[in-house]
Amino acid sequence: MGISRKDLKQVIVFQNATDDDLNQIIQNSITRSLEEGEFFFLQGDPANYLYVLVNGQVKLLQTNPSGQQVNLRTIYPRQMFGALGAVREQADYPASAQALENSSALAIKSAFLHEMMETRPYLSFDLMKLMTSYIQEMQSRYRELATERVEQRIARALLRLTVQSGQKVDEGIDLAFSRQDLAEMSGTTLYTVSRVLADWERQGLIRAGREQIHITNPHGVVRIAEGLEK
Amino acid sequence: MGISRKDLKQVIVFQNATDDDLNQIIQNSITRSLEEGEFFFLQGDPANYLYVLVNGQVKLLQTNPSGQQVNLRTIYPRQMFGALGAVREQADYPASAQALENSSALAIKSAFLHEMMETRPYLSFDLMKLMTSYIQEMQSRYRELATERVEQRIARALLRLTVQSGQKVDEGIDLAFSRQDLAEMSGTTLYTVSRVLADWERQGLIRAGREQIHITNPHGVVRIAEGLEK
DNA sequence: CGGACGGTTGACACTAGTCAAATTGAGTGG
DNA sequence: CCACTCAATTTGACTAGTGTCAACCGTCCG
Repeated sequence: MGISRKDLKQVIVFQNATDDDLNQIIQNSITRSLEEGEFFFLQGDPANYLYVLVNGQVKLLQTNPSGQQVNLRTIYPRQMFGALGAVREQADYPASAQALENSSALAIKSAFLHEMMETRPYLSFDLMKLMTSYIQEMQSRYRELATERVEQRIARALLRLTVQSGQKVDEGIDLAFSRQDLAEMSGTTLYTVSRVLADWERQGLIRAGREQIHITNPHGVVRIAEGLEK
Repeated sequence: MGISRKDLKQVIVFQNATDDDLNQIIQNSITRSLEEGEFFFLQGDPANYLYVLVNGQVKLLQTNPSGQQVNLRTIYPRQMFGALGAVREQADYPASAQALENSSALAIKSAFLHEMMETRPYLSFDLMKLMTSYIQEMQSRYRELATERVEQRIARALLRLTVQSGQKVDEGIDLAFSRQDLAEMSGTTLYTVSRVLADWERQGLIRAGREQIHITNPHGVVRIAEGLEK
């Protein structure tokens, strides 16, 4: 049930931590287990904890005033989320974190990690490395959203999911996401996603089912993502 | 011409640096002065330096394979840019930095700052704070781009520029940006920006000129940015 | 067996992009 | 100081690409 030192060491940000550090972190944490659909935190909540996902799957999303959602990122086990609050004191979460399936995560007190970072350069440095990769990803996605067509962006979303799911690209990839999920990830509507997928299915690139997408021709999807098609 | 310790201390990331640190930084830096239109670095170049703008104005932009540009951020004096490369060794700049006017910047060796950070927690911590604010801004802009209409996004771009330029919102604001700039900042085309501005001018919200926008009714622009209009 | 939920599809509206052509304005050299 | 040049901007015409809405279908699950 609980998380061990060994598990924690697999987390990128903690890879350079000493055993003693890890023990302290564990002592200042609690484990939270949520059912599918529940939220670890909501956009605007005070960011008192940062989380390390132990198992399950979590999506980070932003909601605009009129309720439309945008999917920022999907979190997989051993990844950290809610970390932005650990940096500034008294910050609020800039996004919400919802469990996509039954999930449990280690909740570390932000204030505690904050304190630790003051004396352990490796910690803020590694966390910063993580942040820079986020920035780069967000910048790229921003550019894509600003300059690319929907079809291309959906293809990119699928490929990103493929990479994150860690499956081999060789022969067929299975992904479990709804049209709505895809739409939120690529900044479009579920209707358009549905039409695009139907089209790809006709071309033999994928086989689509209920909350299920099987990519039969990854190379073809890559070509669309790169904008070589059309 | 050169930059003093006192100047450098105004830079957010160096606010907690000791005088000795600042001296070392200056010793490991050179000053680069560019004419309007020239580039401090191009997307894809090896990120050997990070910069602190001394004077002038610089825009960070990303270009997609087909040459379309997206404006990520405008840099003002005492702000840092090109810092993503300082974190990972042997990284490439993920964006280009172009001088919007004659500008000079302090170029600090990435490897040197990298080394410094290993022993000075405050440095990576403060840099991380900066990164988190970038992430939040990019996330918000991403959501806006995904969910809001062009008019709204242009209004937001104007307001962001207003805040960054540090002018009072009270009675009229002057901004010096072309339609093309605005378009790149809000993810649209210069034609659409031109039409929208013409419309706003008819409504008496702004007065527009060549590379010049005067906001006469800031409150009205805010209403549009918030989506209250229409 | 009956919902409920996810998905599909058609009809239609409409935003915003594209392209071409005209216009304006600022700066420059004579 | 004026004509000239070139970039910035405007505007119209046209339309591709997507969003919107509604109706309908299929299937999973209690």
